[in-house]
Amino acid sequence: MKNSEIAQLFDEIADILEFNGENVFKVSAYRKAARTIREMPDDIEQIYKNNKLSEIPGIGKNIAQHIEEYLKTGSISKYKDLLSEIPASFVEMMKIPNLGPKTLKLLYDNFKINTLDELKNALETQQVLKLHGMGKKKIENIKRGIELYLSKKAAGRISLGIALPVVFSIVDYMKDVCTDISPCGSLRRMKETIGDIDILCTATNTKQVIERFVNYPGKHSVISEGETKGSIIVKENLLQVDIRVVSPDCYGAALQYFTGSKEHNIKLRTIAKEKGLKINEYGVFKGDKKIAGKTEEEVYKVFGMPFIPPEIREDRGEIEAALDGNLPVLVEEKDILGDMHIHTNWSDGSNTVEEIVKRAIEKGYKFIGLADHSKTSKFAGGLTIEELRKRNKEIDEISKKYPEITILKGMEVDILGDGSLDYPNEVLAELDFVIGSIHQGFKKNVTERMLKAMENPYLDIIGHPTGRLISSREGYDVDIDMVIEYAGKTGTCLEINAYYDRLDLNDTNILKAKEKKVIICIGTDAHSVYMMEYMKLGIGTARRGWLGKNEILNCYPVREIPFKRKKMVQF
DNA sequence: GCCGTTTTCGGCCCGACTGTTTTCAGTCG
Repeated sequence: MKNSEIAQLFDEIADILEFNGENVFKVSAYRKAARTIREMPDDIEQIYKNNKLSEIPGIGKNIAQHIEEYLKTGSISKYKDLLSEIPASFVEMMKIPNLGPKTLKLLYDNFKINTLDELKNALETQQVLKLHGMGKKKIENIKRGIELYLSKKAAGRISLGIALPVVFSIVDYMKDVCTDISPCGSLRRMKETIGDIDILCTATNTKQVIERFVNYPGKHSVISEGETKGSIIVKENLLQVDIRVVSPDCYGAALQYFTGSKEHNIKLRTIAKEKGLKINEYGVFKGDKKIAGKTEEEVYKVFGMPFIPPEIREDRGEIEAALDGNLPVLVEEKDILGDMHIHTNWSDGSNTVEEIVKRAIEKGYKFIGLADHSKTSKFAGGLTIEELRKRNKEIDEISKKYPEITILKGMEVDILGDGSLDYPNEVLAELDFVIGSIHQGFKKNVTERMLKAMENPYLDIIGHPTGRLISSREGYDVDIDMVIEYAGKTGTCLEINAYYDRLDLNDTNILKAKEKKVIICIGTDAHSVYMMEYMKLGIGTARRGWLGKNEILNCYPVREIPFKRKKMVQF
């Protein structure tokens, strides 16, 4: 699938056009096309072959030609031409905070800078101060931007699971001086990675809020400190945190505005304009009269829509669905009846079966799936057949002690090099369910092995189907679309792995799976009872993929779980 | 560059903060 390669090229074209001072709407046309192509669930090459490129919104004659050229030749001549006119490192320099295209152009025209080092040197000279619009503070800001860019580049976007505790801590620290407070932005939308954190609040004393915020004990530095808005960098991953104070009568409008996504809001503004209304962070206005703004529900209602859940505000059809009354009812935490992927201390987990069961009961689960590693994963304490039987015996005994919950005897079984599973079928038959996972040979025929494994009637779920680690690993060399397709055909479930650094499948994969009627299973891959809390991240991911409870295995009553062999299994 | 019940030209979302100015440009979200 070449979607992301093409998207990246369009983003870079947009950067260069912006540097060249091109029409801003041309620039945003390329950015819009990039985002659409990156996030759509379909293979761009397939769409091209079906001659349907022009049906994609935001893709017109020119951009369609660029796509065609890329698919045929592997490059885009316009991109090459643009690149030849500017120093190669400019694509990178465009990403530096506080340094926009105008200033970069000014510096380039006066200092002929070609590299990041030359940019840094130019900022140290006396001449730079003589340029129109350049002062000491501005230069300091750009220098800070370079530092920040370099350290962020080393860190990358951070996982939702790392950002969440930071935001909880800040909200807790701020709540005494605020009436209402909520995170917004990509964090509220539960994006799998977070660029920075946005917080919105209302308060009687605005000044006190900003003052308290810029003195947050975990702060690294203060970026800005205004009347209603403040920005800090926190020590944790050098994340930027922005806070905004608004009056209570526009809290809903502001929450809507700052939650985004940008694309969702632009669509909403366009609709507002068509209706002769104006929407901004203060409310919805008819002329000078404010007609909504106190709550988000009120804002959407003005446009004839029900409340749209933050997780699907991406301009991916949610606005049209809301207008038509077709919004899906998304899964909620209360719908989750169990967790299907937990490791005990029989393999590499740190808790006993009983400790896990007690925690699951506290969480209100009706069932729990224990899935230890299989024998080939020796590094992870994989169980021999004999150990597996001993473990199952222990589970049976504990089951009698806790009749209020059903403990499912499962295993996370390795998919071996030839696509077979790590235990013979007669052993798998002794289990209630089987997860099949790739743990070795990430580049070796992964797609074929997964497809073969799915043909096994004992394999119920494919675990972490892409194998990525957000912070450090690309994932398997796998054709995930083919896996999704075959999962649909064989009735195999695919896992949303809720471990914070995995979060595969992503929302694009899930939308595709939903279309193919694949049942999704959320598994936390917990190695301790503490990690069972990652379920939140799995739910957020499922919601981003528009899933309702009927499409999620964890929401079925235990006797109705759609395992392949469910009739054979006695719960 | 895209788009079309203002349809092949002329629009395209908009406000806060900063720094450099002295009324505004640049950047960001």
